Amino acid sequence: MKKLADTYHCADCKARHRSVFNQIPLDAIEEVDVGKTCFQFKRGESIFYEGHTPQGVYCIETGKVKIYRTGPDGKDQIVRLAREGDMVGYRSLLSGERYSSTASCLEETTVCFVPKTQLMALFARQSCLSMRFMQQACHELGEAGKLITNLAQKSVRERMAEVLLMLKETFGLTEDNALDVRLSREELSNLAGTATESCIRVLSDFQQEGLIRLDGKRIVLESIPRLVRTGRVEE
Amino acid sequence: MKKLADTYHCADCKARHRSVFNQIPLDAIEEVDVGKTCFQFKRGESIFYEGHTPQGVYCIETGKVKIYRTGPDGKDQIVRLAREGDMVGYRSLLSGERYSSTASCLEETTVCFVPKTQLMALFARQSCLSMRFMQQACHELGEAGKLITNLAQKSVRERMAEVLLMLKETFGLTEDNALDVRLSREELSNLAGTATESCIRVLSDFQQEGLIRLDGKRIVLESIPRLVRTGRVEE
DNA sequence: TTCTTTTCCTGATATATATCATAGTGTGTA
DNA sequence: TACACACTATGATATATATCAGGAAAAGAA
Repeated sequence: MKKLADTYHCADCKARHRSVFNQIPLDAIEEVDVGKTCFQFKRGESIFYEGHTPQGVYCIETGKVKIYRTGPDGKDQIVRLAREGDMVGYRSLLSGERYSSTASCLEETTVCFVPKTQLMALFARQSCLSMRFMQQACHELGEAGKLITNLAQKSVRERMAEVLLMLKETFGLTEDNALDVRLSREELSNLAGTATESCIRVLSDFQQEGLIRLDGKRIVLESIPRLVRTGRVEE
Repeated sequence: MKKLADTYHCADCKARHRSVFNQIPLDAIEEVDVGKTCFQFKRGESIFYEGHTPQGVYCIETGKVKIYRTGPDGKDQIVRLAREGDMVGYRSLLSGERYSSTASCLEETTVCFVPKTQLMALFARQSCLSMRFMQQACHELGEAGKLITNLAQKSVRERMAEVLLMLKETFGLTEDNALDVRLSREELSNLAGTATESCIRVLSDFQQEGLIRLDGKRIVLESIPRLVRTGRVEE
């Protein structure tokens, strides 16, 4: 992790944030002079760790992040993925708890750190901001409920199909329909909640059935409708 | 479901709510004149249904409620339990989505309905209220993450032990250490995410091992420390 | 480059858990 | 009270998935 030079201006970057900040007037942000500390992380480095005490929130400028909990056997469960424009670390900060999860970077990532005090100043100045955070948390809570039901009721095969579609929604596709994110098989299994070997087998099956095409870590989605049917994904 | 007479005064009942309302000044609530509609539900009746559009939030005056999602095979997954003093239905309302889950009463339950318009008026008047809702949602989001990890990584045996301890936390114990809630075996399995038969078998095992004692639907916790160890529950 | 380490893949096997079947038990109701 | 119906329980079986083991491929380091 390295601290970036002053060429980064966070008042600008806030304006680009689709998650929460982008709906409040820019001048309100300028007034409070939101912290100017940006950090750069390499692939594999962590932004924060399970058990530590939150000091602020991180806005992802560029890059991709996984947020995961480590279970009693040391196996990780990814509970959320975040990309450019998302915020991470706000959940624990706002509920007044310690981090219940770790955030690690899937690729080189720059984040902008907003200290707790400044965030609170923003809340005081702009009441609609806490409404936005509330909405965001409520939305994620709904997503969590969906994930809970899927993990409890669906087969590994179905969950893997669902994971692939979720990755498409989160990170999008390249021109040739490949998922625009590089995850190891182990990370994919940590998303679906399966053994790594099971994950690999299901992916091979999917390839043989023509649902996807595998090219190393690249995964090309050949038939999204069939993936939807295979995963019994609603809507 | 029956609408109750005007003998119910919701400004009073709000004051008793431990979840969110209890931290804002009472006169602020009085000013807005929060809706006076209270409803009574019998065991098994539903307060709201998956897919419907939220019109407000419900505060539980007395009683116990389960919030569940119905999966693709028609099997229910309970995502949350609520009791006297809790609010239900706020998640979908505040995220602006339709209900993603159904709320049904585990016993006779009275709720107090606060229409969306009045809740929004309260938000405008008391900015700390949206902060409180935000904190509540963030806290529940943390709980959801824990549940996700447990479902993905723990065995049925461990999950059942965890469920029993969670029920103790949520509803408490009677004088003789029985869980103060009556759930069918099917409902217990819908909490743990297992087949009903598996749930029954694990409960029998627990009884044989002296962890619990079964008496119809009554479940007496004989050894909480051993349940904690069996479920590998942290803290 | 070459070496080392990690990741990926496949097969064989074990095992946890779901499913099916059936009987007993309780519960509400007419 | 008796009847019907849902819930609980237990055994037998099936099956999905994890685990173990070994080798191939890829990625990273020297």
